[in-house]
This record gives sequence, C-alpha cells and structure tokens, in this order.
Amino acid sequence: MEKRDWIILQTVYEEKNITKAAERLFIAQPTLTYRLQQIEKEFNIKILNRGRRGVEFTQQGEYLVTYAKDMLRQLKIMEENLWNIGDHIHGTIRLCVSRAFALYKLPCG
Amino acid sequence: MEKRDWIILQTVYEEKNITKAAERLFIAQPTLTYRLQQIEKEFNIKILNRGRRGVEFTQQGEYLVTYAKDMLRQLKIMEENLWNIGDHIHGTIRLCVSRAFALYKLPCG
DNA sequence: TAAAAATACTCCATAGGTATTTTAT
DNA sequence: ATAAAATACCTATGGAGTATTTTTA
Repeated sequence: MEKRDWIILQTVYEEKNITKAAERLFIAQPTLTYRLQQIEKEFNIKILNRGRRGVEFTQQGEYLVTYAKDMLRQLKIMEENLWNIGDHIHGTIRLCVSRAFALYKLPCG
Repeated sequence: MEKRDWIILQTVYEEKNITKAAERLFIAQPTLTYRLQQIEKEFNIKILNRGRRGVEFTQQGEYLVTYAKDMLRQLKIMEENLWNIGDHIHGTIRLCVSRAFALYKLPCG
C-alpha cells in the first residue's frame, strides 16, 4: 500500500466508475482494475461491488477511503517537514516527466 | 514507501548497523542497502552517514524514523478497524509461509 | 444490449538474492 | 586488518499496457 494506492481509492470513490477514474489518473482501465484487486488481496477484504452503472463501495471500502484522505494529508505534512530540515537547493526547473511520475509523485496533486 | 520500508527504518535505527538489521529482518545485507538507497531516492534526501562501526542517522533520517513509528501505529489501528467491520471468519489456522511474508505481513510484528 | 469491469496475454521495472569489492578507522 | 557497506550481476515477481471477453441491470 503506497501513496499511489491511496490516491487511486480516493479517485475511484469520487467517480464511482473504474473506467472514468482510470481516465482521470491517466492509466489504463485494466491496470486500475488490477490495482484494486491487489488492494483487496492485501487487506483480504472486498472494497467494491461491481454493477451496471459503475461500482459501489462496501462498508470496508468506505472505511479505507476515509483513511486514504487522512493518510494523504499526513504524508504531505511529513514531506513538507522533511524538506524544511537541513539545507535547501533553490532555483528554477523545467520538467519533462512521465505521466505516471507527474501523476503520483509531483507535489501539486 | 510501504509498510515494509517503515519497519526497515525502525530496525536500522535500533541497530545502527545495516548488517545486523538485515539479520533481524531476515533479508540479505545488500538487499537492505538497496532499499535504503531507494528510500533516499524517493524523498531525495540522505538518511544515513556510513561509518566504520555502522551507520549514523542524519537529521532528516531521524525525522523519518519518528514518522515511521507513528505511521506503523496508525496502520495497525486502521487494519484492526477494517477487520472489525462486517462479518468475521473464525477458526484455527496453520501457517506455512515465506520468511518475507511472515516478516512484513503477519500481524504479530 | 450497451456500458462497464474482468481476463488473457506481453513487456519492462524493480525487489530480492549471491558473490565480490570498496571503504573507513 | 577487518568489520561494515556498496557494487555487480542474476532471477523472479509484480505493475502497466493492449486486445478481448464477460457481466449486469
């Protein structure tokens, strides 16, 4: 369970639709399906009920989503504190990065 | 950054020695060295100063360790709450698992 | 029956291992 | 000189993709 997966949970919860969530995350739909299955395996729970018009969250799925929000907030604070320790490097940068990197790693999300 | 890595940070901090920490974690020393390098890359910080009698933590390394403790405590609470939602399955089980699984995944750690 | 999710593969990146070399006191 | 960390290299698992099939209201 890493940062990426918490973001995934949030997004799928907002869209209630794996295909749309995948689009928003710039990943393929089967890839997202796979990640959700992996998360279900990791915790040995069912997160989603699949239906005609998208997905519904189970009770356990809902709980995980609540936790995701908290977790992402904390990770952000932690990273900020980390940067504020020791010397900084300043300057202007130009970025040319992969979509996945931009999506999951860049601090503007 | 997943649970495994927070455990690694804690252990290395306690041992102040990568070789000994690797033993305690039942992983190979180069594997642990590699993981620490990956964590340093992920956050773009230096966690350790390597020396004759083991390792010393940088300020940023120390911060990360403090955070690790918190993070693991929270993950534990989260997992417990997750189990307490919905139906449970009870019974007696016998385990025959890989060392890595036993180490990182079993809830007795 | 049509939108949405799951499956079947392929490819590549990364985690983990063993053997070995480099480093620091 | 020696304990400890880093490097080189290999293997296997898992993540991401495309094409396709299955599911469900």
